[in-house]
Amino acid sequence: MSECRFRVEGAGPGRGASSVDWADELAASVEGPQVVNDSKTPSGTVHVGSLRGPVILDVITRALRARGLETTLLYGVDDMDSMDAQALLTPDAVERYMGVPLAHIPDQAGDCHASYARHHAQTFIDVFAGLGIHPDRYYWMSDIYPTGQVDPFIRTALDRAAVVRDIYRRVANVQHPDHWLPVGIVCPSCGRVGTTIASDWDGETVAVHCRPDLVTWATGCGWTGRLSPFGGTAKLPWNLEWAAQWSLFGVTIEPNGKDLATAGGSRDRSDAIAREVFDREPPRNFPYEFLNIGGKKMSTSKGRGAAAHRFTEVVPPEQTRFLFVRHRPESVIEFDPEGTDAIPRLFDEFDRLGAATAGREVKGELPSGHASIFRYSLLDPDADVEAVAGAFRPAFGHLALLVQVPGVDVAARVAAEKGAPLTDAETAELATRLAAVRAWLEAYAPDRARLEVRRDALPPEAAALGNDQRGYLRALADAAAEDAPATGEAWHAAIFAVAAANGLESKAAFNALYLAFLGRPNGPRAGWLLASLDRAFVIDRLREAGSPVGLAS
RNA sequence: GGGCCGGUAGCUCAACGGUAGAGCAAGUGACUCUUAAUCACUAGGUUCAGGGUUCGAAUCCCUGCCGGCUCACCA
Repeated sequence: MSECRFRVEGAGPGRGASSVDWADELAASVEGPQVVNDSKTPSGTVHVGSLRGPVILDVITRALRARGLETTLLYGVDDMDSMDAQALLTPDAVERYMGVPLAHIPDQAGDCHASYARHHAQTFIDVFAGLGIHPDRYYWMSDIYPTGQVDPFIRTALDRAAVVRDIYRRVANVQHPDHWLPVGIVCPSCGRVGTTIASDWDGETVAVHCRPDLVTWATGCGWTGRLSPFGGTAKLPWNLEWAAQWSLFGVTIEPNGKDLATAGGSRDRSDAIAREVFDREPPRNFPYEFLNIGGKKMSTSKGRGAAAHRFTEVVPPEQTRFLFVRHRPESVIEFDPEGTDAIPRLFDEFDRLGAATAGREVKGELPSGHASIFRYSLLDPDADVEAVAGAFRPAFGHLALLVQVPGVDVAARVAAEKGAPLTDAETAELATRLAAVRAWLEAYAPDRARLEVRRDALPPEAAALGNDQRGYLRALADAAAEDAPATGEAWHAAIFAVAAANGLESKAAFNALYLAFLGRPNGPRAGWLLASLDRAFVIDRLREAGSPVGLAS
C-alpha cells in the first residue's frame, strides 16, 4: 500500500534555491490551466510524515493560483485496492476480508461509515481540512469504476497486454507469465480481488481463476469462469490505474513520495505505461522526501511519531504546515518531538519569521524566502499576511512555564508582555497555544520542562544548598511563621526582605527556594508559588531544607 | 544489489565558486532583579577522508567511508 504518491520533474528545486522557491519556480515553469492530483490508499492511520505530501500539494496549488493559473486540486481515494494487512482488521474479520477491496469491507470501528475505506479516508480528509488543505474534488475509485469511465483504459490495457508485460520486465525487472493480463477481477463468488488472476482476453471477456495460493496473505476461493471486465467488475493494477487517472482527469502535475520515486519503482512504471500504453505524456513529477523521527522512519508500532491527528493536537495547523514548508522537498526532515524542545523551537522559528515578515528586526540570519515560507504556512491562503505577521505571539516556552504556576492569570501576563491589550485574533492565538502547551507538557515535554512541587519529600537536589542559603531558609520560615504572608506579593516582599536582612544575594535566595520546593535551580515567580501552597507545609519545608549540613535528612 | 538524501560548532541547520555563519545549548557579566525573560560579551570548526578542476573549493568532478530512507511481491 502506498504512503501516498506524489513528485517536479527534471528538477526538484536546484541547489541554492530559496526555501519556497521550489513552488514558485514550478509555477513559473508551466503555462495554462493545471490539474494537480494525488491519491492515497485508505488503509489505516495517517502518520505525521504522510502530511508532507498534502502540504506540498497545497503549496504548489497556491503558488500556481498566485501566478494567475487556473488550477484544480484533486485528491483520489484508491479504495478498490485490496486489504493486505491483517493487523488492520479485527481478528474475526481476517479470514473473511483479506484480499477484498477496502471499499467492500465493513467499517471495523462500527461508527456509521459505509465501509472500512470510508472510515479511514474520512480521518485523513479531516486532517487535511484542519491544515487548510481543501481539494476541489475528492474522487473515489469505487465510485468511478461502475460508471464505466475506466472501461476504455481497461480495454486498451488488455489489448496491449504484451506491451504492459514488457514494461514490467524492462522497467521494473518484474516477470509476469505470458498469459498474465493487467486487470484485477473482483471474484463474483468470494469478493476478493487480490487473489484472482485473469487470462485469455477475447475482446469481450477474460478467463478468471480465484486461486487459493496466488498470494501468501489471502486465500482465494477457487472459483473459475469467464467474465466481462467492464462496468465495475474489475480494477486495473495499481500502476495502470495511476496512469489511467492521469488521462481520465487530465492531470498535469503529480508529486509523489520517494518510496515511489525510486528507479524502477512505481512512478517509472506508470510513466512508461502512460506513454506506451495510454499514449499520453505523464504529468510533471515532483519527488519529495520523508519526515524522520530521531533519524528513523516514523512508526507508531515503535512508539515514534504520533498519528497525524494526535500530532496536530499538539502542533497547531500553521506550525505543522511550517514544519514542512520551511524545508526543501528533496531534503529529509529530521524531527524528534519526544522529550526534546523541538516543538518549542518550531514555534520560536515560526514567530521569528513572522516578526521578520512584519518588518521587525530579528536576531540571527533569515532563510531566503522567509516571507514566502511564512505566508505558505498560514491556514488561510487569502490571509492579510502583513496583519497576521504583525500580531503578538507569546513564546511557547514561556507559556509552558506560566501554565504550570498556580494562580497565574496567563492572559493578563501576556498582555503585560505585549504592553497593550490583546486583539481578538491574538486572544484566539493565545488560546490555541495554551491548548498546544498543555498537550505538549502532557505528551512530549522533557522532564526538565515540567514543574512539580515535591510535596512528599525534600528533593535530593537540596543537598547542594550552602550554609548561607540554609540560614536564609530558616530565617524565612521564622518570618513566615510570624507574619503569615497570604498573598503572592506578601511572600515576594518577605523573600526579598529576609534576603536583604541576611546579606544574601537575591539570586542565591531564589535558587535556594527552587531547590527546596522543586529540586531545580530556577522556576516560576517564587512568591506566587509559595502563596499557592499550604503555609504549614511551606514553613516545614523551609525548616527541613534549612537544616545545617549533616542534620538534613 | 539499484535509487535518493545527507555527513559543516555539543545539537538543529545556513552559506552552494570569492574572508565558514546563525539559533539553541555552554561560559562570563549586566539589569537595585523573577530568573526557561531581556541585554551585552566569550568560547567553540583540518566543513567525513583522499585525489582532481580553479587565481580561489564546504561549494564543482572522481573515488572511498559512514548514516538514513527507499525499491527490488503487492499497492
